[in-house]
Amino acid sequence: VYSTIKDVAKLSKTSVATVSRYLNNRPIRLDNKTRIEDAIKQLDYSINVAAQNLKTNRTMSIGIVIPDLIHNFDINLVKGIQNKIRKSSYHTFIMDTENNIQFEKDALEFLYSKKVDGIILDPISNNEETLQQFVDAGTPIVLIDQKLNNVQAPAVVSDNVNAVYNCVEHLLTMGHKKIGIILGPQDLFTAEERYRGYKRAFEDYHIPMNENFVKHGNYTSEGGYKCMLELLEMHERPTAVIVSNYDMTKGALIGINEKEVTIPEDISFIGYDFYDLTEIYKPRLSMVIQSNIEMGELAAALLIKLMDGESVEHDVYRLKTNFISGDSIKKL
Amino acid sequence: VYSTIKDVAKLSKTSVATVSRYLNNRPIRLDNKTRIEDAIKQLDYSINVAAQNLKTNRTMSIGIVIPDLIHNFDINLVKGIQNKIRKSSYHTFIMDTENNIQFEKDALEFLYSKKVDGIILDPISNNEETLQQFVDAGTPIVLIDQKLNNVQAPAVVSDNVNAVYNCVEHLLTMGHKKIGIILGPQDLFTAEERYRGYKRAFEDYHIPMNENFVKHGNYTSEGGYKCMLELLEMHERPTAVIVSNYDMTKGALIGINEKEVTIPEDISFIGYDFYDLTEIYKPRLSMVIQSNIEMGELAAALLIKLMDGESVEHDVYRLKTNFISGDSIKKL
DNA sequence: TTGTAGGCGTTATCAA
DNA sequence: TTGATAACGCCTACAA
Repeated sequence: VYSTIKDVAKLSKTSVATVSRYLNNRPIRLDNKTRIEDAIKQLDYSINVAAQNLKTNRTMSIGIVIPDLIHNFDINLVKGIQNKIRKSSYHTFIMDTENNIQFEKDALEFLYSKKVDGIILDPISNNEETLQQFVDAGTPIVLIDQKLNNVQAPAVVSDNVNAVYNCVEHLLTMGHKKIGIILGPQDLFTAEERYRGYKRAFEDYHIPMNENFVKHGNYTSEGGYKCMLELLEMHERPTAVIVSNYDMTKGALIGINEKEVTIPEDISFIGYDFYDLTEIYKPRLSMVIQSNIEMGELAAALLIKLMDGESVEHDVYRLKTNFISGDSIKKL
Repeated sequence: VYSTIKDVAKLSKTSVATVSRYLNNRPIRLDNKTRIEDAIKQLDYSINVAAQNLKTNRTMSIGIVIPDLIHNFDINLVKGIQNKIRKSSYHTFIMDTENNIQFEKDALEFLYSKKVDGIILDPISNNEETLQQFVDAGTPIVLIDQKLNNVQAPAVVSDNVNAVYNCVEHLLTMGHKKIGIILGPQDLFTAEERYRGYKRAFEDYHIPMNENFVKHGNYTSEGGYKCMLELLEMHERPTAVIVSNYDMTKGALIGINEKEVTIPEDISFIGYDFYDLTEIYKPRLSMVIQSNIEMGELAAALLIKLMDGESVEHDVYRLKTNFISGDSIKKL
């Protein structure tokens, strides 16, 4: 049902080699070119990608491995990547691991079996052995959002440290001293960095920091809810709270509503990544918005460079976050 | 760098045919089998998919074409599809068209060039000619969310009519008679169906319906905002409003907040698809939640059937929606 | 049940 | 610049 180069060659009275050359934009005599173009149109010819892949041993594909597409953050990473990839001749396999470590492993194995030309990975676990396969095969990897120490790959991350530093600084200048923070799992790169920013701000302002105000959720709504309740039930509760991802922002708000605490009268609030709430929540919430689209675009650009055999300048790229100022912070 | 069937055959002292048979789960003598398995492990062999595709003329892939992954609705369709596909031997190409008609066309052309074995499509426009290519090539298509009249493909849709019917019915029994509704573009399948449900409820209850309360947005936040303002600025404004998708729900709320109208005192509110707001908004919003994961699962199941050469029973499958009851409806 | 051999559609080499 | 031809790795008659 499909026509082949051979058919085109026959109809255009040239050879397969010439047609192939035409298809790959190599010089061709003009009269051949026009006849080939006619033949292609007439036969509705399109290249057989499988045969091409087989021959060239390139699939012109990259794998994107992402924790959970339900999050705006993750989707925007993907959108950023697509923005760049769309203009290239690569295409993508989007693998949603649903925060499941086994699915992540499966996804990487799948991509390996597909012989993708490159990988962009937002890891939830440490698939050292699996990733090593790619390294061995010369398939470049770019990490995004999280860093992994034991794999040789550049990383594109948020400037987590300064994002939180700026939040704390802002709250301090608004008169807050008792500032709660709900972080991700203790051993996670992003959570560690955000904690560093938190701590550093207190140090720089010579204000004592209270470790009891630092909570570690697991980046889920339930985690945010639980941590928020813990903070609210403290004998001396914080006057402000920073919540460090989308789901926990949601969970924290559920907790706040349940306890009938009001923002910002009873507690000042800074969320993360939940853009819609800066527009529709009452009061409009202050929010850290990560530059996730730009992160995706950069990661894709780096990967393309690597796949083209070039090298990249840095080991880690940090992108600034945006702070959307709402009405959720009270001046003390 | 990669090893081939030939290598495995050599090492296991069998033949390529036997190894191939083993790989495709056909009967093999036990001692051969174990030696082959050893060899595969030792050589870290994995099949070359390109060669397989070339030979079998099947790619074992399906294309998913979706308007905008930023929407929970769309992502959940994809997740539903993936749930089913993960258990099959197919894999997916996820194409986010970003509500761009040209991107949709590009996506379909891309999938055609990839020779996918099937398509699941949530169309934003009518690519009759492009879709006909798939039909001609014998590639099955399943439509999701929207129906297209001129293409021969089963569709999995929401029970839009009864979803809105039930909303109106609920509002009527709560004493509302002046019920506004913000629908999608007039010519869109979902909008038409929802309008039918709206109208039918008034008819069944013998209550006069006011066409002026029916607004058509374009399924964007701005559209919802604009329509909401129009309703609020009417001389005799509705006492309740139904907003019929995620983005317009968001836009409508922005309008409501801007006009300093309160829910439900000044206006009762039913949204669509924005699940989070049933948990964190004050007051908790009543919301229609479409069974999008199930829709995805069903669409994938149907497509697999079609790809296996079987036929499906119906032309259109309607899935029930869920109604989450919040505190946003006032009893009159 | 096994092995040999031909061919899928493309690219790349080489001689013309 | 062109055309003939040999791979690429897999599958599948066919013969054994």
